[in-house]
Amino acid sequence: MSEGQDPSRCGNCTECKHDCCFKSDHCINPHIFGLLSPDELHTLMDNKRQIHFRPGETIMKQNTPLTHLVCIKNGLAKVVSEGPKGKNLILQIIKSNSIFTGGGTIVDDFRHFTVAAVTDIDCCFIDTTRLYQLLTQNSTFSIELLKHSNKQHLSMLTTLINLTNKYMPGRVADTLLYLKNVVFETNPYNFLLSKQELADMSGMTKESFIRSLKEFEDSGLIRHNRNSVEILKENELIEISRNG
Amino acid sequence: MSEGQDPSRCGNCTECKHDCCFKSDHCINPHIFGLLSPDELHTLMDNKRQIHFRPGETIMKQNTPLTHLVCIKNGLAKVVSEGPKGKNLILQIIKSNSIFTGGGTIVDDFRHFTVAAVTDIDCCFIDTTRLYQLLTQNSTFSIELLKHSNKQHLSMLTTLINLTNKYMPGRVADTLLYLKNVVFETNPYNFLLSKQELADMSGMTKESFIRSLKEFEDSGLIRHNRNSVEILKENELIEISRNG
DNA sequence: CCTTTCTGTTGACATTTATCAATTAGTTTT
DNA sequence: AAAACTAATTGATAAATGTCAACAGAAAGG
Repeated sequence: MSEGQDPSRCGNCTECKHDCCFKSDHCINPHIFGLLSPDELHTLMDNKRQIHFRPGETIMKQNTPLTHLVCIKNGLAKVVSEGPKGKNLILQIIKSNSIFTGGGTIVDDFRHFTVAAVTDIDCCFIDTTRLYQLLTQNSTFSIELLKHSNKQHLSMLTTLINLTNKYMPGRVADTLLYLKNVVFETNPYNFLLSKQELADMSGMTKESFIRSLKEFEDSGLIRHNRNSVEILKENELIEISRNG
Repeated sequence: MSEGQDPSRCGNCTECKHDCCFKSDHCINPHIFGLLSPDELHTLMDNKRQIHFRPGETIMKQNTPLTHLVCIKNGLAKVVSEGPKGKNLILQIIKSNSIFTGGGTIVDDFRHFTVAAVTDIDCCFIDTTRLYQLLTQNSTFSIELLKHSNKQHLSMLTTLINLTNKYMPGRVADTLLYLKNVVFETNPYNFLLSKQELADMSGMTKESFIRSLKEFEDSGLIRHNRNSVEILKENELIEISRNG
């Protein structure tokens, strides 16, 4: 560690390099990177930069070469599949301490998704060639990355399968429950997302999303205003989600 | 190798055990399992059984515990996501020499998909606890499995994204092109699948699929009868797929 | 060879969802 | 505070897709 540096100010990884990565406010996921030896971690984090993004900014762009993967230190980001004619699908919201690879890690080295900041966000970029090198050295680490990768893919697959199988009310219910239980974990919650983004999470137009939301409100299942939702009857929402 | 055994008859893995797995007609994928040492391969294949399935039979069932993964020696299988009310989605057709894990490998040890035989098929089942053990020993092997797993997931994600983004004609075009270029690799091809299954690949009802197919025929893009399709104007089909 | 059964096909119709246009409400700028 | 923008909402309508019912044709079994 740099001489005499105050650990509590250890926010900027470009200054304190790998040492900071064991601190409690580090930008990396301890489940995965904690498996590396200090030397290995050094290799990976040596030239890492911490970068700040403002809401809406693109962190990684679909169809560009995958040279780095991104670790989210704090804040929320959305994983988007950009379709033709602005038809976007939001597949996942990722939170602090997540890693995201953009899809094609070790497969074709292209990013299959766009990641964009939802809130203010700090992330670090990690060089994939250094990562690949470590994968060959440390099998526990590569198993953990396999696990993480599978988990993330399965979550996106589940989302998409629900979008394909269900009618609008079921999809809106899924989105509302996902935001409450997975993303924000409080009940009246501020969805920091626009109605367009909520619609993109639900695979429909914003007009349709708004209409569905209104019906839920009229039936007393939820209460909402411009930027927050309260789920009043979760069980009934779950039922709607089930029925598709 | 067992003494003096004729390698050309080496079809049944329960007899010749791991030795057969390097032969040309083995049931495993050489890209992945070729990375194992003979000893490691022995560990994995020691108690492996080769099992025959008839068309339509379920090879692994969604929501059951994932104790084994399956290797397909020859024949075709379909990967199905079973939804409520018989709303099934076929996410992928898998061919000879493929491995399929059922989705949850190393994540939650449950199968997230059903795999069923399309043709007569021979497969081997490999114990996952033995696999996990090898993953910790051989990092080249685990990287290759990570790659395979990512590739398979990406392929299914792409399928689902297309189903969500496109209208029926685009989805039918995708299915027809997928069968020609990826699965059968010939031009007039026998789709061994029922119209219901083709519809399940395209995320629609069989009636809608048939209507779409008929329109393509009327426009001269394809020719088809009860059990085969010939693609006449591939470029126009690609165009339809692009336009969604 | 006839019956039965399953798959494929067609048509009429209902439902779901998108599109477009108009309006309102909020936010930012000046 | 007014103007100018952006996001949210509403309504009318059209397009896409599913549902249901009827029927045809092939395959399977007696």
